[in-house]
Amino acid sequence: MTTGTELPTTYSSKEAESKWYKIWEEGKYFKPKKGKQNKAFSIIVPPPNVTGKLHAGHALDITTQDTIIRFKRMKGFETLLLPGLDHAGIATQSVVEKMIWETEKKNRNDYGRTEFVKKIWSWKEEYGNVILDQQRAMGTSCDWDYLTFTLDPIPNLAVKKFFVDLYNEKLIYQSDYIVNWDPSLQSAISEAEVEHKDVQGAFYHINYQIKDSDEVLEVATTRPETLLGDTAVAVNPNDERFKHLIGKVAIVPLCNREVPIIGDEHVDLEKGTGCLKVTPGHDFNDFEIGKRHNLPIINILNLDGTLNHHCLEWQGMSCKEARKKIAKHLEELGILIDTKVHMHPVGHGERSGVIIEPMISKQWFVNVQAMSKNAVEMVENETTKFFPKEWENTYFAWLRNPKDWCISRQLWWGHQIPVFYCKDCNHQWASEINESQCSKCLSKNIFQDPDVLDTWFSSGLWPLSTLGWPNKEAMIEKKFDTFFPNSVLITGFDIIFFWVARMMMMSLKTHNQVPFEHVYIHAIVRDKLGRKMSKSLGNGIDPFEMIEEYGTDAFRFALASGAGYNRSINLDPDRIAGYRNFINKIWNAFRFIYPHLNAGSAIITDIQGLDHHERWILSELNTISKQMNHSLELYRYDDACSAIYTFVYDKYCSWFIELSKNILNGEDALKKSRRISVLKFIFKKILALLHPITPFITEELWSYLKEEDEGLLIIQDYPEYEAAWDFTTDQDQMNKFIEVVTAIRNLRQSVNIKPKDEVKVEIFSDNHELVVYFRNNAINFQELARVTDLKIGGKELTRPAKSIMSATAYAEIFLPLEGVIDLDDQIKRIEKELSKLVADHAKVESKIRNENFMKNAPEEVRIEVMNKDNGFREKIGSLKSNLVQFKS
RNA sequence: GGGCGUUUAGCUCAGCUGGGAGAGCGCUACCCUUACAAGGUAGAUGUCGGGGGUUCGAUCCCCUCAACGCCCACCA
Repeated sequence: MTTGTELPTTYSSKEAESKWYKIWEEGKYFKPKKGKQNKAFSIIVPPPNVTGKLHAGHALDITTQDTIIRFKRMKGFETLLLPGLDHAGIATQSVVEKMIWETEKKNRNDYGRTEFVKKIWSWKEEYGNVILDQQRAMGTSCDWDYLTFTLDPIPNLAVKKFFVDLYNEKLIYQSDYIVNWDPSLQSAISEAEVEHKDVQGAFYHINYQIKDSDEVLEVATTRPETLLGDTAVAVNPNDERFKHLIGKVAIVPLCNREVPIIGDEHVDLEKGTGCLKVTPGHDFNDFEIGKRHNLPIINILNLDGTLNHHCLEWQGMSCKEARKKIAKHLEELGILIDTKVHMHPVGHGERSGVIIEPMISKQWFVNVQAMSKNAVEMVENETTKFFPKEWENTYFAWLRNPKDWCISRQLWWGHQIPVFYCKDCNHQWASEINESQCSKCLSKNIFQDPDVLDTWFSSGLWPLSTLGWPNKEAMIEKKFDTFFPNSVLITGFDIIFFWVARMMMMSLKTHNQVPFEHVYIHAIVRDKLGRKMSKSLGNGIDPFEMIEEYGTDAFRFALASGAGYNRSINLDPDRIAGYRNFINKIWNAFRFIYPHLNAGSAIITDIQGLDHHERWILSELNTISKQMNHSLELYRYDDACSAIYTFVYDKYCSWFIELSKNILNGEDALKKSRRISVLKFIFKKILALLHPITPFITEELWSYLKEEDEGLLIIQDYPEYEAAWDFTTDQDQMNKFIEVVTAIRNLRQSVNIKPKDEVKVEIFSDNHELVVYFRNNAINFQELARVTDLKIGGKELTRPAKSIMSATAYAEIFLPLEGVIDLDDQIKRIEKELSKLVADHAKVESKIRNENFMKNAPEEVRIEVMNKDNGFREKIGSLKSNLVQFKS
């Protein structure tokens, strides 16, 4: 590499980012390759919706996934990060419907199914890839050849195969059932897609006349309009108040329907009036009661949520409107005897936002009882492990009490249910191929079930279908056996049941294997005030803006530094700016080395020949390598970030670079070239350690530092702990040196000595080794604290008269001053420090005086406390005796 | 109603199996010192939510109270 050009003082991220992504991708660096581990490591990216735009949550997904993948790739695993796209049934269909309505004033029926689905496909081709480019901008090292769309032929085949197999096992069945009906989508939606929100409503107390009697039953309801569908009134069989009425007949107001009064344990004596109107067609509990008592079901709603022909004069009204009018009418009849305001939860469609109507309809269900049991077991026995472990509870909560899964949706965009009906012989069968005749009577007069499957039905098979299942050739081509099960699934806690649980169930069903070994659940990204990011609040952080302003690396580092075992990350752009500064710091550390690029290799040939500081930095590097490895294995990105951050700032830049200046500016060619080697060597290790988190700047700088025969950083070995690089004595001594330098700087500031002014310093210590060590480091005191005249000796020597002083546990530090010293100031400073020390010392002393402590505490703790005690005594002693001198 | 979680410096959060309270940002002072002002050096700030208990010793373990958040269930 040449060193001819000047480098600017700030790093510009943009050019490096587009340059390196292209090089990596075109050089096929993201493709799986066998490494020294001879093991595979795979992650599938949770497929974002085709309608989606990258948001902060995706950015966190990518950062955490790509960091682990890059880490494992460097460690020598055969890595695969597998990208995908989800067709997102409801979301996508709505977007296109809306667009067509806005531009052409047409709805989907104007087009017909085939044409409309074509429309969606072309929309997908045009807009669906935006998010993939955004993922690239984040630096994700996906093998794009694996890109799979949930409606691709193989996932379609997987869906059909799974469906048909379970259909034939009778685990998929069709049933008249009360479902969550979304009137705006005109489709059933699953339990999990319903969001309960508290809504202000009222308890309407209505009198139901009892037939052939003067008695009335006071019923309480929040939905008076549904009385048109009542087919019973229920009381608790143990309720003394109403027991005698069981078996009699009540008359439903308005429609004057005669219905039985039944006894059912479900009725709560305390709630409402203790009398319950039963509407099996429009309430989940009532539906169950109805089954128990064989009640008829009356559906009073149209598919769009308006009241139907059963509803007399209220036919055609919305529920809301009818509720008001019916209440008024009942009031006029004198049988509405009370209305109490009441907050109660009401189900809303997660996507549409409208009130969900429980309604009877024919739907397809999966019986998940056996599958869920299996899925629970595999987490209990830790075949699949959650990080952090607490999320198991959420997973268990769902799977230990599973409800059969409603999988049919009345939409057009999605996998059509592979069930066929014969119009002639009424035969029904499931098939993986597109049938053209009845499998029984051979009639051509057949049709396919018009419904499509829940999106999560195909997502649930994702770990299998993305690797080719069930197509044998595709499975070989995509190396199914190598990459299944996946190593880890990384996602947010909001889809533990939607997705994680379903993948577990489905993979266990088809392969009797878990789909992934680890599940890392990352936090939700919130704004800096801890609020969820939402369109309505307008507080969303747009990853693109962040990348634009601070660079991808800074953004990734900010996300990673917040990702550990926590539940939310409150992302403040100021923090990203802080890490942008960190990135820039690295850039400038490189600028320090830059002029010396040709002056020595980055290879350390002779460890024994290193000097003290070189051994020290190597040892510090070693500590950090160990921490980084450990933290990343456990998905503690936050720990990894703070470890490397501290190392770069506090160790490498503040001390090692500073301590290298005199050598680099000096005359000793041998020392110089060795120091340059070490500077480069450590810097290259820093780049490697950081690469998984901040891939771009590290690859960019690597290109300057790498040897001819070295490849790109993305495929270098990840730094590991090396026993031979541990130099604890050097670390120890260096810490003492840092302590003294800091004390000198502190003294300088206390009397306002300018940074460039030179000073004399005298150090007194009874520790002989330390005296020698400090003597040998005189040049470094000069370099780091501008000490031009350093005297070091034992404590028996007399202290300089006109001076200010400070003390560590091992040494007294004096700064003699020529001019007048403000003694009072110095006395105050020392007294302040002294009082703090005395207070801290008191705590230690009380321990030592405590017999029980000395008796019970483990030896190493006792030794530690004794050492501290000595340290305090020395320091306090030094300060006290000098305070006496100052005062005299 | 059931469950989970949070409460530590002005803000955002670390603190692993109990043994002298930490980081980043912000703040203060002094510095354009030849890698870096997106910087350097030094510094200030905490009854570790309240109360009780276990222990020689509790930010950490147990109990309890309080505030806040999330998830699940529930349209009488």
